[in-house]
Amino acid sequence: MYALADCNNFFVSCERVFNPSLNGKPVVVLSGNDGCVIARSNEAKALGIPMGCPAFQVKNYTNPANVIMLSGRHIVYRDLSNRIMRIIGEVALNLEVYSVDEAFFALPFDDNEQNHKLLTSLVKKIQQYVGVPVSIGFAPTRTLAKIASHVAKKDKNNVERVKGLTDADEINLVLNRIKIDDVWGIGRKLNAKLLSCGIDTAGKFIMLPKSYLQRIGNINLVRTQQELKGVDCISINPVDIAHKSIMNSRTFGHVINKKQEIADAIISFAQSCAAQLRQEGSAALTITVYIRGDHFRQDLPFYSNSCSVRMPSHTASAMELAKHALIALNNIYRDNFYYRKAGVMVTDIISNDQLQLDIFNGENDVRQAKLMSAIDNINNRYGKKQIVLAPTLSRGEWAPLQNHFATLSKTLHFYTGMYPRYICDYKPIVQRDEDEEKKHQ
DNA sequence: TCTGGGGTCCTAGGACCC
DNA sequence: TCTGGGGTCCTAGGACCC
Repeated sequence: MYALADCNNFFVSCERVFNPSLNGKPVVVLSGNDGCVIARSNEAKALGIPMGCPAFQVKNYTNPANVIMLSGRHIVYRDLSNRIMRIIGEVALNLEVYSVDEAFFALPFDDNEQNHKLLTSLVKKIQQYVGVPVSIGFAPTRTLAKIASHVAKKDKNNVERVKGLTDADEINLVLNRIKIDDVWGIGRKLNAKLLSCGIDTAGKFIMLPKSYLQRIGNINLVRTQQELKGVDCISINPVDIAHKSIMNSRTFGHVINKKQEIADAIISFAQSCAAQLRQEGSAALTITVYIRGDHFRQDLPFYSNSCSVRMPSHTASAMELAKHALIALNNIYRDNFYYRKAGVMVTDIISNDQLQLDIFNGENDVRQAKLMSAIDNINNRYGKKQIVLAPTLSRGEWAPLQNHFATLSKTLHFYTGMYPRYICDYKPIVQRDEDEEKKHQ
């Protein structure tokens, strides 16, 4: 039996932990650059504001003063997520953290009533200790557990926010009510294909012959159907498995046509990729840089390109990555265009214990590694970004807009104080504290 | 005026091998 | 008129997820 715990309106719920006055109000959290809506409170959903709605269109749904828009603070959300996952981990047999706000796990009892009881207390505990509402579904497969949690979340009469789908008749009943695009694994394109054939519910979908599924989709679609029929065949990679690619990219606050500005952004992205590689104890061989114009600006010529560079050896050095990123940028940068977004991706990643020194360049690799390790030590001890590559020293022209930060540092004390001691050995929440920042400067 | 960021997996087709 | 058979590896693009 699999369970899926899913946080309700996660980013908004996190903001409410720090600011209870947001409760009961329509609240949305915005993407980077304050671009579009990536989380909505129930009140915001009720206004009809869709997921992904551009921030400037929110006013089309209501009087703008009625909706509270917040810039996302993902470090804070990640910290709350860690606390929640840890609480789940106390009862879960095999915790699979699937995303920042979701986790699958196996249940300990053969008896479903016992499992139901356990999950009900888990929901309460997370609410009490972290303050984020969670819904939990459980069923024989992960795909069905997803549906069960969906049902738990939508059913306003279900105050426990736990739903088990364990009985075959009930599963069929529910599948006939579930819209096909609410099924995990059915996205926009497959939804359109299925709808055009009159397949609008999960119940109709499970009747389709395998040959048809293989024609319109791939093996994953066949697996999704199997899972809905109760056959367990989709697995999740453990979170601690090494990344195959690491990406860092941003939409700029405005269009940019100076090469140096773009280069500064690229160096910053490469530096972040390098830091993440080192944190994971790995190194990359290939670096890809992409730049693109603003596809919403009809008045400007559009240009978009990318370039991959294979480096002489695997590296996690910020300087090496930045150097090769700039080579890639030089290959694709064109004058007379305006750019709105850029990014750096590293691939061909291996862990340090598989690392082989480049036979021609080994000495340099060793020196780079030592230097980076020293920088990491200093930054860990004295605070992030104490030592950075010079071009990233100041906030670049390219930096995204973030005009909707909540200023809530005063609530921090209250927040940490409400934890039982055993949760409190977490590092303190990272908060934007403007007074502190000024002191630092 | 204003439209995000970060991942994974699968498949088809081309290049290349014998 | 007619032009083998079988394999691997790589890459780009497309689908999906949050």
